[in-house]
Amino acid sequence: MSETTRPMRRQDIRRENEKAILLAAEKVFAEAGFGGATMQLIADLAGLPKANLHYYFATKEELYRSVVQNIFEIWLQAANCFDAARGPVDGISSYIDAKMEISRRHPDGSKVWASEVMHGAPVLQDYMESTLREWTDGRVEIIRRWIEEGKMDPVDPRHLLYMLWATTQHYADFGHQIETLNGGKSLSDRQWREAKENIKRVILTGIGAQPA
Amino acid sequence: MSETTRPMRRQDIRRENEKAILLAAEKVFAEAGFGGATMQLIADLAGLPKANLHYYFATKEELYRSVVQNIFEIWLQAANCFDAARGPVDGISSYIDAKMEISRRHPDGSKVWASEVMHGAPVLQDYMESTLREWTDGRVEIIRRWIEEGKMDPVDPRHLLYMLWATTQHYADFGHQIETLNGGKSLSDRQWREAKENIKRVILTGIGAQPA
DNA sequence: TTGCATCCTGACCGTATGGTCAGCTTTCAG
DNA sequence: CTGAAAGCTGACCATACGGTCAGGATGCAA
Repeated sequence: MSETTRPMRRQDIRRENEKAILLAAEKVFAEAGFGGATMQLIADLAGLPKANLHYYFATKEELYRSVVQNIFEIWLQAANCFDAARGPVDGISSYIDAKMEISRRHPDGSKVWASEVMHGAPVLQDYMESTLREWTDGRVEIIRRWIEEGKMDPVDPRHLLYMLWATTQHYADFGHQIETLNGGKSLSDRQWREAKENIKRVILTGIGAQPA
Repeated sequence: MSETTRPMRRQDIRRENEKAILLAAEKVFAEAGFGGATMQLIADLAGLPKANLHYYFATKEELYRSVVQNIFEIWLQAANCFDAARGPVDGISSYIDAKMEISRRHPDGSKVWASEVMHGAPVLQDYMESTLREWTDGRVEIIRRWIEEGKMDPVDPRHLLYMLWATTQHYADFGHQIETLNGGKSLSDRQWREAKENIKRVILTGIGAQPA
């Protein structure tokens, strides 16, 4: 009848179903937490029978793990902005932009990540002790060098990083609160831009790294 | 046999049991989320039989509601620092101190609060639309006045508030991450002090409100 | 066309959980 | 001292959930 809807090669089927499941799972885990999420809800949202979920992901834990690892990948990618930069203004500006973009485009993933960490990182502990720690140590070293070169004030690099994570992540994790205080409406393009500009201005000024 | 352990008036019993249950519940809700928490776990931690929990709190939802309202009270109290202040240096400094103290002393409560907001504030929506909104509007007005009086740079008051909430709350909600990056050890007194000082310095400098 | 691997799913199962209740013990006002 | 109210709890129940499985449908290589 139609090639437009039904060609579906094996590979495509698998890829598309996994994608649909992961997307639905991300949303449900974000909204209900791991304990509150049910395979049935995820299945319904993905438009598949529950048993089909277990065909692709053996257990709820495995599905959850996949979701968490996905967002962790995205999170780490944003980190690269830091390396290319010549100084704190470049580096921190682009990092804030990248993290704010994540908060805006992947609020559910951000919430799952936050939830995972809040509950003691049962799944990601290994990553935190290896990948995340290495990444952090590297960035601390970069910031330290910027300070030595007089490109910014002597601020504790770790607390500065926490501040960057906190402020940017906040717009995803506490998005509901922000929306409520915004009259029940989600932030407009303009408001997102203002948010980014404000954060950048306060932090860059705060560490004495204003553009020359 | 002993008066030392058994006088226990009715009133005392009720007060102490409710307190023990609320404390246990706060911890379990923080660690497992609402969905992952079980009445049995809370009962065990409180050292009471499960049925006794239902004597004091009819349902899991009711118990959860009490926990959330408790932390919301504490949260609002910290807000008063703002009013007494004569300028941004005073006001924001003491607010950061107060919120950091909450993050340190009530990390479980902070996590429950964060979780509640992340999941769309099913319990606290009303409070957020009334109490929280009024409080926020009031503080926005104060900040605006400070700007008019030239006591700080013209920063968007709302985004400044979000920044304060985010940075301070982060030390509770993401405490596990911070500990992991701190070599698996919780922050020392000195490190907490440094955290506070860093946040204050960066933000106050960032908004152009350094002490004269 | 055939055979096989992949994909799919309704029906089912064991368990854990929130909640109930009948009946016990303890406190305390009168 | 007494009776009633408050406090307590082991045993129980209905439900919902994660997970299983036998067997059917579908794509595809040969």
